[in-house]
Parts: sequence; C-alpha cells; structure tokens
Amino acid sequence: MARRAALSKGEMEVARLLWQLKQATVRQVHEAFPADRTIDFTTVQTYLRRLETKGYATARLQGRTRVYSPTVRPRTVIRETIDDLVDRLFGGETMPLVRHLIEDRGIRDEDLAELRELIDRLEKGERS
Amino acid sequence: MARRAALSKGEMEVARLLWQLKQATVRQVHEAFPADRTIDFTTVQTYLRRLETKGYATARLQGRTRVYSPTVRPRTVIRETIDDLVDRLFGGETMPLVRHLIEDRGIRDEDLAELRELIDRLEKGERS
DNA sequence: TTGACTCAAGTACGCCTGTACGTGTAGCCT
DNA sequence: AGGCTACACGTACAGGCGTACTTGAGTCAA
Repeated sequence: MARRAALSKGEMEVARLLWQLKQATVRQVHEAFPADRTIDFTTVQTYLRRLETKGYATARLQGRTRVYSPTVRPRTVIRETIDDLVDRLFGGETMPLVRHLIEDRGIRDEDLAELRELIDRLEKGERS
Repeated sequence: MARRAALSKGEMEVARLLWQLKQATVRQVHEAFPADRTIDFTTVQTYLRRLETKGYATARLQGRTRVYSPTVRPRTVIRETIDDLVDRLFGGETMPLVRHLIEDRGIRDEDLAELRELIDRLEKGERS
C-alpha cells in the first residue's frame, strides 16, 4: 500500500481532536482546542485540508460547510508513528523505549498493576 | 534553560551514530552508516553542522579536520523526544503508549521477564 | 437592497529539512 | 613545480510545515 505521508506535529493535534469528535466542521475542531492553545481558525482549516490531501480524512458538504471525518483509525496512525520513532531513536528495538517509559516517566500504582496483568496474559498466550 | 531546537529525523540518525562513536569526523560518521542506507558524504556533513548549531554537538579542529563530539546525552534527547511524542499522540498519558508497545509490537520472552522485575522493583521502591 | 457581518476557500510566506553541488586548498606523485 | 586527488566548507534549492491574511460569497437587519 502506498504509504501515507506521515503526520506532522500540528496535523496530529488536529487529527486527535477529529478522532474524539468523530466528525466535525472546522469550527468545531477549532473550538475543541484547549483554551491555552491559541491557534487561528484558518490554521485549523489548513490542517484539516492537509489531512484530507494526505488521506487521513474525508469531507462531505453539508450546505456550504465541510464536515470532516477521519478515515484512518488512531491505532493505525499510532502504530506507524511509533514504528518510525522506535526505528530512529532505538534502531528498531522496543525494549529501550519501554524501559525509558517505565523508569523515567512516572507510572501510577494502579497502572503498574495493570501492566503486571498484561505481562501475565502475554506470557501465557505467547508460548502456544 | 533555553529549549534546544528538536532534532529532525535525519539529524537524529547522525546523532545516534555520534553517540556510538563518542567522537568522530564526518568521514567516520559517514562510514558508520549501515551499508543499505546510502547517504552522501556532504549530507552527513550538513547534519553534523546542524547538530552543532542546535547545540547537540561541538567540534574541535584536528589539523584541518573537524572532530565532532556530542554535548547532550542520549538519555536527555530521548526524554525530550518521548515527552513530545507522548504529549502529541496521547495528550501526555504514558500508559497508552506502554500498552501499545507491549501489545502491538513483539516483545521477547526474556524481555517480559525483565519487565516483570522492573515492575517489582518499582512497586517496592516507590512507596517509601 | 444595501451595508455590515460571518465564515469557507484559496493564497501567501518564511523557516526547516533532506539532499547535494561547487569551490578552494592541503598533500602527494612525477 | 605543476598537476591530480581528496576532502572541508559554504552555498543551494525544492518541498514540507506552521501559521495566517485575503477574498468572495451567504445571511441578517434596517
């Protein structure tokens, strides 16, 4: 499949909001930005247009207004992004990143518990 | 501290090599590239120059040759990069990324074991 | 129906990035 | 000494990115 062009920082911000909203007009996305993130209406508009050209969203006309919806699931984008990052930062190795995340960024106790379960599940499932 | 400009994909590639080599000339870095990654000598040169301007490396002259060394530790760069990524992709939450890594990318058995130990250690240490 | 207002779409623009070319000079061969 | 080679440095340039201004068209009030 012809690799979609990767999302840039700003495009990603908008994409996340679009995923949350499921579908939205420029205005709605713009309003969905957190209050402390000032960004021009037309900037958001540009991002949405670019998401469309890159194949991450489609728009349908409702009156004279474009209503955008995502065409790629977050999971997919996330996978692609992380793959890329792991390649670039750790030469493709997953563990250093996991280690970094767990050691250097705070993980709450309940998350540790969840993690433990996750590992249990994997250890069982994997060797079959 | 005046936030260093973030490293781009290509700059990161070079930075990683420089970390490995500890210090190196353009040529050495160029040669350190894997065989299947064709890249022009002068491109590497440009990246190293940019690393210098961005404050990630210094160069000292040895004869008429510049010998570059990193000035920022990998750990630091990694932290900054991940922070950024986690913010952009998961709104600052660490766990979704960890989950993604463990579930969607293969983790080897011995790594799972290590992970388990890591968690044990944290659970003990953290609540003190 | 004309002005004032609102908003979508197009256009703009400077900086960054990936990539490399051209030019000049230090050293080596003859 | 005159040329050839190897290489460092500066320069270049097209495309992407972040951000927004401008223009034109629909809408409502007087």
